[in-house]
Amino acid sequence: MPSPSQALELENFLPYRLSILAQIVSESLHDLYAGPFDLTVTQWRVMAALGRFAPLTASDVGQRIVMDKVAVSRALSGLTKRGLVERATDRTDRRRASLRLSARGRAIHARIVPIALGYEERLYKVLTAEERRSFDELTARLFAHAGTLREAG
Amino acid sequence: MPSPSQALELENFLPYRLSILAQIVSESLHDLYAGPFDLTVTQWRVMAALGRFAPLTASDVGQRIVMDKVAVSRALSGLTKRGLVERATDRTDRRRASLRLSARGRAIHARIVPIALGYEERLYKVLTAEERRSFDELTARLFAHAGTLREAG
DNA sequence: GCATAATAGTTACATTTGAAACTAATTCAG
DNA sequence: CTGAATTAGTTTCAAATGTAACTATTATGC
Repeated sequence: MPSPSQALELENFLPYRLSILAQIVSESLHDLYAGPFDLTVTQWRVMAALGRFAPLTASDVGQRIVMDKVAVSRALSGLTKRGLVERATDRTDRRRASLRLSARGRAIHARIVPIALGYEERLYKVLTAEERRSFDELTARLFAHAGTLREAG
Repeated sequence: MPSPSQALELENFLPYRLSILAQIVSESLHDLYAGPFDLTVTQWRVMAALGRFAPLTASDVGQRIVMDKVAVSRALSGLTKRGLVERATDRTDRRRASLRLSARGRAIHARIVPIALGYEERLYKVLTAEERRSFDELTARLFAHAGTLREAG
């Protein structure tokens, strides 16, 4: 006889749980910096990438934060208008622009970093150090594997 | 002396990693059922909730899949137009409507469930059974804790 | 060199999404 | 009862997002 079709328990289904968890975490963090600094999630990620790896081109930023070039362009437009990011056209290839945080951008970045790390720390408090290491490693493997599955089709 | 401000390593920052992982997993799964069945992620989640717990009201669905009532209303509008969901107004409270999958809705649901479970299974292949249990438990705890932090403000 | 293709980034348009206002029905306070 | 408040769900309007087309510049094939 045919095997009974297994039930889909949405509440225990990995893609669903990951999605909900990521959403609540991302929104909680956004609540902490949106009020004082008026940044979108994308804008903050661009700043975080520049804060860590500048100078970068817009394409570099997109690769770092896994975001398409239109979204990056729009985030940068807002950030440069506010004077948080400086752009300098590359002399040898005038299509490219080299991006970095301005002094004001660095100041805001420096104030958000401890807020972000503090939130992460509070979140992680529910795990032991051992569990935390384990969770980090498992998410890294799932991430790499999900990418592989995707490429394979 | 003041403690040196710690660097934010975006690539190891939990909220960021969760967000990217959830996104790639959700999109990969959507790729599998969007082509054959032309459903949005929200529509599929509504169907999954009804497939498992019907009959439900629209509010019930929203609570189950953690989605606001406007999004649920729009997803249901599409699903009822396509005849995948049936709605029956509650006799004792005519504001409410009792929702369930139609025969066609159940047929599609029955075809997507194994696809979804199969994807989850392939994804989980990169973890041992032990690691998988561990990951499930850690995400459950993080989820509960993130909710608590959020309420606390 | 010159035409063609490719790349960096922006703009335009159409679709999706979210917040707030709205309709309809029910509950509650007095 | 009657009017105010609450609840279920939809509609409306503005903002965010994605896709495709576009500009400007550089690389490539012949």
